[in-house]
Amino acid sequence: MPDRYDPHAIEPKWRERWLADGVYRARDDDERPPWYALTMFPYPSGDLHTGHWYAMAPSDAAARFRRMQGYNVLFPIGFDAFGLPAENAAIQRGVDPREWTYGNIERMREQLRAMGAGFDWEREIVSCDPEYYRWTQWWFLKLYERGLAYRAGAAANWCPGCQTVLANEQVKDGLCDRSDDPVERRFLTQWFFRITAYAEELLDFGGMDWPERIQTMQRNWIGRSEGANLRFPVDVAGVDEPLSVFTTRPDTVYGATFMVLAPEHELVGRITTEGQREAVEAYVAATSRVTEVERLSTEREKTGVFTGTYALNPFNGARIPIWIADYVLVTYGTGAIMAVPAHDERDFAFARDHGLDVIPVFDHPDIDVNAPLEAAFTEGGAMINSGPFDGTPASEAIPAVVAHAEAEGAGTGAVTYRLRDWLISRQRYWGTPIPMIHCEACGVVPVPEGDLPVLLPENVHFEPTGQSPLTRIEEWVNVECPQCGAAARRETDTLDTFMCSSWYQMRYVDPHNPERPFSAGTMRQWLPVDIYTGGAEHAVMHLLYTRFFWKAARDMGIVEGDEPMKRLFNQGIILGPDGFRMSKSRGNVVAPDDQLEAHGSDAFRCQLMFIGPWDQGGPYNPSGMPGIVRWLNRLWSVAAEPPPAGGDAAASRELTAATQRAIRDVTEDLDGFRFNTAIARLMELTTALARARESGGVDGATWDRSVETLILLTAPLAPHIAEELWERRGQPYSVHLRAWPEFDEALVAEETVEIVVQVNGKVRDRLTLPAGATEAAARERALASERVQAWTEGKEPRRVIYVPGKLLNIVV
RNA sequence: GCCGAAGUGGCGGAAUUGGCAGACGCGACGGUCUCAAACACCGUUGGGCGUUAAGCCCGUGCCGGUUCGAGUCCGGCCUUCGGCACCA
Repeated sequence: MPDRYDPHAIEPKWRERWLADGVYRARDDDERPPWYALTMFPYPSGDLHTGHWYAMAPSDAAARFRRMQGYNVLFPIGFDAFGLPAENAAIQRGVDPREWTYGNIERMREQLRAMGAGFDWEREIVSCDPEYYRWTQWWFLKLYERGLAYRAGAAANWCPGCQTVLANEQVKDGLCDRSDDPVERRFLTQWFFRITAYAEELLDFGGMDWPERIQTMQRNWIGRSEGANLRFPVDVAGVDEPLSVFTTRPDTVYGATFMVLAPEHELVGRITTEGQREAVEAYVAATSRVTEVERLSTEREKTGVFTGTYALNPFNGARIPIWIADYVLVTYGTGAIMAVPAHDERDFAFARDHGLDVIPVFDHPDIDVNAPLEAAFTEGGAMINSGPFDGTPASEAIPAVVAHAEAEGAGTGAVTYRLRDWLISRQRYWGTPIPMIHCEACGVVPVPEGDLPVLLPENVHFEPTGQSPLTRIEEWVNVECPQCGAAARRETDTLDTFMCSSWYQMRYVDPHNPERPFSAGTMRQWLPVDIYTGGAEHAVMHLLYTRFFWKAARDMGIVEGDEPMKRLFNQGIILGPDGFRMSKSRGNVVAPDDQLEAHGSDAFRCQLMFIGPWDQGGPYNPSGMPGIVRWLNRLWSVAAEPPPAGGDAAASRELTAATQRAIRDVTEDLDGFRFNTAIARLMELTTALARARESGGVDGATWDRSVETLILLTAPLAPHIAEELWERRGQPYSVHLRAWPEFDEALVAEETVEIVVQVNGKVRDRLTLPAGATEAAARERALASERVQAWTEGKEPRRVIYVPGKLLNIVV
């Protein structure tokens, strides 16, 4: 059999056979423990790029590893197929989004198969299939029933480029996450999911093995703040309800010298005096023209206008002016603040610019609080200028003031979150239709479950007008009200595509179920996901939404457990050889198809895994490929050639020990997604085998065991060559269904150990001692060493440190 | 500005709890095979000193500290990358 290693001669053959034999089919009726390994399903952009390989090849290796460890592995694949690029292609090139998407899927499916990953293709899902999105609609109805989906008017993020509203999570630095257009604020009536109902629970990552980084990002995004809501009566006729503000520093309430409302605050119109009306209206109008980017800049001067009205401090009755300013955001807290310039940097800047009072209400060891302050300070000693609270130490101040506020009816302790409800309406075509009907008599009426799916109509004009293209399809829009039968109209907005991906992991467990999204039995068997792999860019979008979905589903009794994914691992971002993101315009694109053609799938995936830690990403330089190709060639020749004659017992023991060490290390590395070091260990074992053969051989049984172990350990990483070599050695098909080798500690035990001898911390000699040598024995040998004596110069050791089996340090 | 991660040969990167720095690979150099090239295989490869050799010194971003011993721990800086950023 010693023909040359030729990936093209073996890889397609095995891929076809695996597919035909259903080697990677996950069975519901299997007694082995289940293992659900999930890699984020791709968007069908049209071509599989290196980033896809970088995400999926290691995920595949990890899934194969678990399968060999005896798990019943579910490793599914599908396509996240709704979204703007399809629609943009329709607008720009006149192609049908459906055709564009399905064409891309077909191509990418072929490319994914050519990768040789062990996906269970029988469970493939496509989120734009009516079979799938009818269940997305079903979820919407369930959330609606539960009060978690609602329609409301709000200041929404509007992307002028995409001509649709966006969720807060899809706005980065005031720019649209997709098109980079500056986002505008528009008051619109939209559909929301009440994710804020789960804000507190979403902060808890207990029992989850998720990267610290993602946990921090989600916690920051949710942004929990503890404080109080305080009520300030407004001194103006016709406004009876007090002005409510949220503050994290209720203990500074005596220092409140002015109030600030967001310009969009609903009270603004009602409290503005005639004399100030013109200025206030001009300011409100000006604010609406400022982009979010500008408005959020902390560099910007703090502008604002006095409303002419005063509020009364509920603690001391002080009359304090009410201003409006755009540094206060209508979307956070109550949209209004009490400003305490002495102890808040922003309020201080505003007071300085507009000549407002500054009253310190805490003393400070380094600051003269009787002189005009030069800056706000937040850490104080004890309360001052605060009536009955004077002298209260800072540590007791907040509870004392809150207790008083609650007793007097001036406010209550409160927690506020930065997280906003998830805006899910989109004014675009290529998405899941929202299954709702608007009836003049009955209001908003859900489409009955039996009428799902609400099919997305075909043959539509796509030019974005700021309204969903669906509004123009009269025959689709006009329906009978399911409740009263009167003429009614369908909801024409579509769902945010993040809704498709919020529950797809649940559909994979029962992808063809026509009755329900999945059966309770398959849910219990497979869910939650054991290991989820994918990019970190989804930290506060998909990864937050899917947790919310799961918790809502749990509360509806649909799933069990608190979290959808037990363990999460984020791979890094793969860059071009020049260290920049791969892009056609830069000309630094490494095309997987080219690599595949040049070196085969095994080599390309191993090379991607070998370049460094998986979570680090970094530049991909194909110049390292020869190393992988050489290794695969050496692996081939080691496995292909017959065992050498002869057999030195010591050499056999050594090879066995090397093999066992490889089992131990590769197992640990794969468990921790350290593919780079796993491959290094496999290269070492390959070299050890080649050495053993050259230097006179080992006994046949040892040789065979080592070679076969090497093939088994290689199988998850380079599945094709492993299968080929396995077969050529006459072993039963398939190597991917064999048991993972077990590590046997006893076989690595060495009879002797090498001890490093240091004098004053510097290595001066090495000794070979019997394993388990005592300190006394080691010390005796070390002191007898000429090289050691040369450094101790006859002095008596002051101290000797012995690390058994490793090191002896003599201090003189 | 705040939070987090990282900084190791010419390059990608290794290094349990502090215990032989540079595993594995690329590249480079030398060699085997070959008419030659490709392929393949073998050897050397952190820097400096040492004619050879034995050996010695320096070396993990910078400065200092703890320790018998520091890439690893502590304090203070510098740089890079990621995230957040008027959130009251």
